[in-house]
Amino acid sequence: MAQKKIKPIGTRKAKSDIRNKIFDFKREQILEVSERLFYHRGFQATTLDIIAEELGVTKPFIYYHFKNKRSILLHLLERTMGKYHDVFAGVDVESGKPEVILKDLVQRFTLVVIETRVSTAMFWRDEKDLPLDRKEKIRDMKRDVDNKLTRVIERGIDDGIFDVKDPKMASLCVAGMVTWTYTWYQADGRSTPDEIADRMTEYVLNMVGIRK
Amino acid sequence: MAQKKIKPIGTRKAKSDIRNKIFDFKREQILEVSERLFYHRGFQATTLDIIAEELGVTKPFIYYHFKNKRSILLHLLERTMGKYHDVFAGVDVESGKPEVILKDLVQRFTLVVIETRVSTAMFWRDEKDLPLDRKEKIRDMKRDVDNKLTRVIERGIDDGIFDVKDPKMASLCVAGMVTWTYTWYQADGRSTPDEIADRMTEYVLNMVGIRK
DNA sequence: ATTAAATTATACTTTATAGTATATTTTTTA
DNA sequence: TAAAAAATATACTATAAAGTATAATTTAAT
Repeated sequence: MAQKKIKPIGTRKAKSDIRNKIFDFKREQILEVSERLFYHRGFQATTLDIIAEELGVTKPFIYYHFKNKRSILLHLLERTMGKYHDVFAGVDVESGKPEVILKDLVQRFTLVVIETRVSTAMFWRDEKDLPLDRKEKIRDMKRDVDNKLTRVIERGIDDGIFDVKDPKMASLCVAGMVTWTYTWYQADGRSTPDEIADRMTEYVLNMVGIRK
Repeated sequence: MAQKKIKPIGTRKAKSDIRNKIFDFKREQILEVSERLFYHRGFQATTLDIIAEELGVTKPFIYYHFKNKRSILLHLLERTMGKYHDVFAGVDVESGKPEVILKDLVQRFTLVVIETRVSTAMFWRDEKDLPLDRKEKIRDMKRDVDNKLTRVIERGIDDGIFDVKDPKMASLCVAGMVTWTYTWYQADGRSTPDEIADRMTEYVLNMVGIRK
């Protein structure tokens, strides 16, 4: 028998609104718990039994909602990728004042790092557990961010507003200091995300030697 | 029988110089191969069979030289910790010109990150696979670096040489941009470690608003 | 050269965990 | 309310990988 049971994973028929909402809610719960556990213990070290126990269900419950362990990670990272994409896609680095664009980029960037700090940490730690094509998508995204930063810094230099050498490396440094936030941000810390983002923009503008 | 066989792991009797050197060399080889594999595949995903195969030996060979898998990771990180320690221990942040000290700190910091980029990556990825006391040692080291940076930035502000808000956060940002180097540095890239370190110090001094 | 010690391999055990076949319960539909 | 479908659990299999008992081999000591 070559036929396999088809599980209602992913897209499902629109039957009853409420039932679909319940289904989605369950998936959501699985994702939330998994994210927390993956973050604290790492992907490999987090067993499905632990996730199940944490949810108060059994393993097949999870397999009913997700194809396998890896697909849970995939969903989490895919979603975070989406947030990064939304944040950066809207910024046009080719027009407008460079100092304004750079400030905007860093501000948005910082806020999304803080918002997604748990899965952002996973980008840098559990990336290797992803299939090749996803790894490449992540790389592309990173490159896109770096390129946008580089471009706007270059424009600022051309306009004589910024004074900094090697815009490419400067971008990597900006990306570094912003991304690094995921390692030290504390929700109960003394600064709010907005305050941090503001400071971050000051530092970056200083760094690129903005003409005051 | 409560007696257990005692394996010659770690410290050994000084019998013959050449033999000890061979022994150390083998441990060294195991560490090198393991480091490369841990880096590329992650600690958990690297099996001892893979390490053994890569070395062209069998598993008991490795167990003869190391207590277990974790102790290999431990040795690698311990050694890297030592390098970080050596680099920072020599710097006195309480005396001398702040701009000189900061420059020196960033320079050393950048070079050691590049030199130890493989195991530095492991600090941030496989830390959770360490026993608690080691994790704490690593945290302490990080804190020490941040504190040194903070202190020197504060001194610079007091002296009216630097102009930057929130020295604590500035330090975290400096640590971030420097550490981040491990993600993008390429041995065959267009810049040498020294060039990168020099650029990095320029960026940092700009960032803290040095009076030129 | 013979014995003892050190080193390495063969072949095994144990354990943990991803994943599944099947039964049971719950919910929906007619 | 009976039948069908969906959702969840019980109890299992398969497998990978850490770690080890023991044998074989190599090296050193007398």
